[in-house]
Amino acid sequence: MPTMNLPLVADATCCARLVKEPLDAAAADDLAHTLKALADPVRLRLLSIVASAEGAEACVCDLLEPVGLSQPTVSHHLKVLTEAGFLTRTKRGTWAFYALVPGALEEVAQWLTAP
Amino acid sequence: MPTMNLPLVADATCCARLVKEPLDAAAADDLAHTLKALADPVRLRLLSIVASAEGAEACVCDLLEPVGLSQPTVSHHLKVLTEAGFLTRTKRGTWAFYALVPGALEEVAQWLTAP
DNA sequence: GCCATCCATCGACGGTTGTCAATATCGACT
DNA sequence: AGTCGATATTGACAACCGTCGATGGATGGC
Repeated sequence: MPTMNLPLVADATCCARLVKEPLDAAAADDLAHTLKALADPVRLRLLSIVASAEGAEACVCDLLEPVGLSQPTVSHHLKVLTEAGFLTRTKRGTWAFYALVPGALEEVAQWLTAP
Repeated sequence: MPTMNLPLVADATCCARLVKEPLDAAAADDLAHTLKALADPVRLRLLSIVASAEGAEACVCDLLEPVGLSQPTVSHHLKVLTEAGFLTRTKRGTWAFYALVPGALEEVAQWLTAP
């Protein structure tokens, strides 16, 4: 499964941003795909809960009660966030621990605003 | 029509961000709604084209050819961006000019990353 | 080996979304 | 008044998305 595949922020012309020049179709597709992963209230809360948890990681069982949804649904959202490059998954015993990918949110933010 | 209604970034505890503390459901809904307006390749390109146009504004007729979609579709996307607080609409003659709302993208970016 | 627990996947269902053609509205010009 | 050109709105349709129940796999303990 591919992780986030945004055109790198720091290529030839440093800090290519949304407002500096017109996005070509391919870049727009990539960025939209990444933003779509964020544009859901449940996923935002999951990201937020994981980020502010002990050790900046959490297992699925810890996330079920806070969001109040079924286990398959939570698993689905975690998969979307992972495939978009915002979370990593590591299995320890029967538990799956999800953690924030450092810099992933910052990279998206740099597309929206000046450095 | 309500414009963007994000909980203010600079309220009591300055810079409440996604990774600092768990989002409550209401804040997650607001932020998701705003991000959803951005999470579309056509809308990203429209935003980008408007931002980098002469005078940072553009009329609908200037946007049809670059994105290659029908006029109703482009009007629809512009409406979504306007209602989300990213664009303003001013009518001059028979033309409707859209322009970036200063600071709107920055406000979203601040939710994703440290100041 | 057997069961219990944690998690992922599958299939299905309703709701949302992006798109277009057709139509309506509004302003300018004759 | 009448027409033309630029936008907005409506209605419809296919595609996508969020959710759940049911099922399947893997791990650890008995």
